[in-house]
Amino acid sequence: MRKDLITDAAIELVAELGMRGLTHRAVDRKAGLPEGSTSAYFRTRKALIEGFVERLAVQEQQEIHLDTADLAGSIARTIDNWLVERNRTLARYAAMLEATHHPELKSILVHSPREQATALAQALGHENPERSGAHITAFIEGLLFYRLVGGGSTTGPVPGTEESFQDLRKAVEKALRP
Amino acid sequence: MRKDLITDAAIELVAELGMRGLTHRAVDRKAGLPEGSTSAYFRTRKALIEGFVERLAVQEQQEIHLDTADLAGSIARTIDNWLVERNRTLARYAAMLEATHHPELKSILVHSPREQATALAQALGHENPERSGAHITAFIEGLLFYRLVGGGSTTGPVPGTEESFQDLRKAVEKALRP
DNA sequence: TAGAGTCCTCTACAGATGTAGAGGAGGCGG
DNA sequence: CCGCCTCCTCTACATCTGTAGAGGACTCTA
Repeated sequence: MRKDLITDAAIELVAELGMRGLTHRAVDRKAGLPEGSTSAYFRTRKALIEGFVERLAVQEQQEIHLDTADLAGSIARTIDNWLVERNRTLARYAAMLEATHHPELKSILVHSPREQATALAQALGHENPERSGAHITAFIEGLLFYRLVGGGSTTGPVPGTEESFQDLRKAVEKALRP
Repeated sequence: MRKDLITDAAIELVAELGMRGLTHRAVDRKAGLPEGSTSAYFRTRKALIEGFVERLAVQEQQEIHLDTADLAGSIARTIDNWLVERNRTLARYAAMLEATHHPELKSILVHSPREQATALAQALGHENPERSGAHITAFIEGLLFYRLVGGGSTTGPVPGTEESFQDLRKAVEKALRP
């Protein structure tokens, strides 16, 4: 579908050049479409942003597979996947910052809803499940951010390798401890 | 000094509108200076970005005061301050994303150097200090990010309050556990 | 085969943006 | 007092950007 072609190109662009690189014409070029195509599907820039953010959400949601038998392992696997899908994840961070001045984006972008995190903390035997759920979410998001754009992006293990996975698993285990 | 006036205005702008809002003329307006001023001090946009990022680093570095007698408390206090200084911290995140396609910014932006984190983990009796130091850094950065732009920005306690501080302290204590 | 509707491409245009340089105001050394 | 230098303001211009609409190609229905 032509719309997906466009939103995918938009995601690439945002990852490579930042939000500033997201212009109708740049998307046309990136997608190899004639000039005006993006503008026809998303007349305003705001619409274009919403379009690519929705696409992002769909793509990322599909990649979450939690296994209650090996919770830390499956979370670590998910994080490692997001590190491998570097561009998608970078675009998501750009979108999260954008959501600061564009609140309707927010709802689309949150990975782990609060209730889910609370239930998880409860199942793990945490004292104050609501608060602990938030902390766990923060820790796990932190791992991703640290490895993608923080200090760990230059010094950490290469994403997609066994070493990377094991490192993440250790960290997630710690994050989940009551 | 005129240069600081300009970089401060740039920081505000980036926080409020994102990197896209950072233009020479917009900075002029924000700083209340005549058109062309920003362009005179920072001829290229790249120079302007480097200028405001350097200023950011100076300002933020001054706000870190660690107290070894109450480590978790002093870290929590620092994070809470950064949440209160919302604009500065938002601008820093925008700059970190920018550093992805502009690597010379990276060195200016990292809060806690790796060696420092390793030493900390060692002092706390962690098994693998280098790895644990990285995890601690990631967890703590995660708390900040989560509360500033993640799920915790809407549901968490109000920054600057005692409740916020206590919540962060609890979390930091967990993050520091061996 | 004719007509209607949809999808796509092209062109237009006002305004914003990056960058450059000319020149004035004011201070300072002689 | 004169010339010089620094700091600042203004103007210029090629390019890019957001947004709009005209019209062509293609498809489906009757």
